Amino acid sequence: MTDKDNGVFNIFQQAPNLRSNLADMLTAQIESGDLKPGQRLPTEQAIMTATGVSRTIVREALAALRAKGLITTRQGLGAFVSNDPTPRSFSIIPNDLQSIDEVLRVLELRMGIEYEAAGLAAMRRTQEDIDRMQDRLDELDKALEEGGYGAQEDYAFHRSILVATHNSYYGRLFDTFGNIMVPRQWARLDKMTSAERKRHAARMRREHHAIFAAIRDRDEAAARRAIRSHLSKSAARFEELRDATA
Amino acid sequence: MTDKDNGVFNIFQQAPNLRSNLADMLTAQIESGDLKPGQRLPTEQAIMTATGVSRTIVREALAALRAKGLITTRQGLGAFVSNDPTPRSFSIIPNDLQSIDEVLRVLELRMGIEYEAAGLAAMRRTQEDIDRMQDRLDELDKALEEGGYGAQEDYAFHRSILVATHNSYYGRLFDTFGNIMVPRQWARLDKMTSAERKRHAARMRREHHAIFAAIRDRDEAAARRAIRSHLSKSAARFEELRDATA
DNA sequence: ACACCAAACTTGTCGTACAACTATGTAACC
DNA sequence: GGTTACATAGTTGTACGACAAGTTTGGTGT
Repeated sequence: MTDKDNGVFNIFQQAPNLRSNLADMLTAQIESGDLKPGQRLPTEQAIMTATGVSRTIVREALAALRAKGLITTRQGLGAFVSNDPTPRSFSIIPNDLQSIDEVLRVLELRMGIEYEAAGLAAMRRTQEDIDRMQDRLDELDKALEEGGYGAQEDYAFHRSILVATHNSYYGRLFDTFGNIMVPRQWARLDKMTSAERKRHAARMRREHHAIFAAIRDRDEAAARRAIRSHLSKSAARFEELRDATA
Repeated sequence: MTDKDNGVFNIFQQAPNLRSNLADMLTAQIESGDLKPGQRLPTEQAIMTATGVSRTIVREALAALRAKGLITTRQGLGAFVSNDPTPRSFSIIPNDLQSIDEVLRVLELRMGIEYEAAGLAAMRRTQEDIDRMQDRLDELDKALEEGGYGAQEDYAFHRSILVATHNSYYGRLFDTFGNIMVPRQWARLDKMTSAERKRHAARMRREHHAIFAAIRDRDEAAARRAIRSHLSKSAARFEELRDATA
């Protein structure tokens, strides 16, 4: 009973079922231009009789299209093909981050996002948000105490700030940085002495706790100051690293 | 009798329905890390009793998450959080923007990005950047003078600020807002009197010029202040619009 | 001609029932 | 004892019927 290796079999595609088939069919009709933007889709009843499936299936298929932004529905009116079915997307290509200069540019972007997010979080945080941030902070402290890099934990803590804005766009955007932004080079712990490590851990702890405390105390200005200070110092440490290796 | 039964054809608002609420709730739980990758979600029955909605709603909400790739479901087994629930790309689904509240959330995101970008632009702008911004500003003024919305020109001016940061991530991110953020609802010019239009145009002109002047003069703090003021006022105008139609 | 309202139609939500699939425990078998 | 086969409970997939809520249309009365 020690196995439980779930998590790897996720490669399997969704088993073919009626809902997926219908959703794919409608998607194809929209993308092929058969159903034009703004045009109204057949009613659920019409789709039922045309395809022979139940209304449950039709509604779940429409829910899928709606989630993908292909259609919009209005009660009493019907379903309509969205006007702009292909929005532009933003992503960070991992290869771009090979150079330290590129990482610094992403840090600049993070500064803009997290600075505002910290302010919003300070205003809107709930007790749940605080609890979550506290948990992440504890995990980060623990990782640092055990001599680890704490990269993953650092990312999780920062993300908990974005969640506390209660504006999902912040979280979604932050995810594009994702695991790319937490490589092992963040700090050359392996090159540090034990004393240096300790100082580094204490510094990180202090900076993170300042952010946490400001948001907890609903101090918007302090939260902004704290996150700006933290990210500025992170960037400065990174520049040192670049200059040292050059 | 209940309220709001006047025959006002509200532009298009996605009436908050049970399905969207539940889907947002589950999405938040996944994105916040409360439900970890590979972890199994509560059963549909459990969600039903926990939230008090019918299984139809639960299933449609799950269908939405599945369409977004956040979960996978297997008959007889359950629903599981996808291994990589963090999408590598960020995009704004037009469907989300049908409610004015959603537009305000995107404005909040823009605030974070443009606030920082204005500061960077003030520090780094070249003469070319200034010339380009001046051109865009002239085009915007001209469009407003002619009584147009100036939506495209407004977008182009803001984008020229992002370009002046000399950090391509800012421009690339801003492009995701693209045509979605400049719909016809930005201001109901058609409902304005001639005098109101003129005041509106003058106000826009003043706010934009303050941003431009600060960046031109390399005044970082002023640039930040100006863009924050401008976007705050835009949001306020939007909220007025929302409250007026309610 | 106008305001008002009833009816038809559409999506939103609810409830029940059964089918298909999976894991687990149990009993029979070697 | 160890293995196989099966019964069973739990979960998702699908179907059907019913009513609520929003929208349009057309008629009805004034």
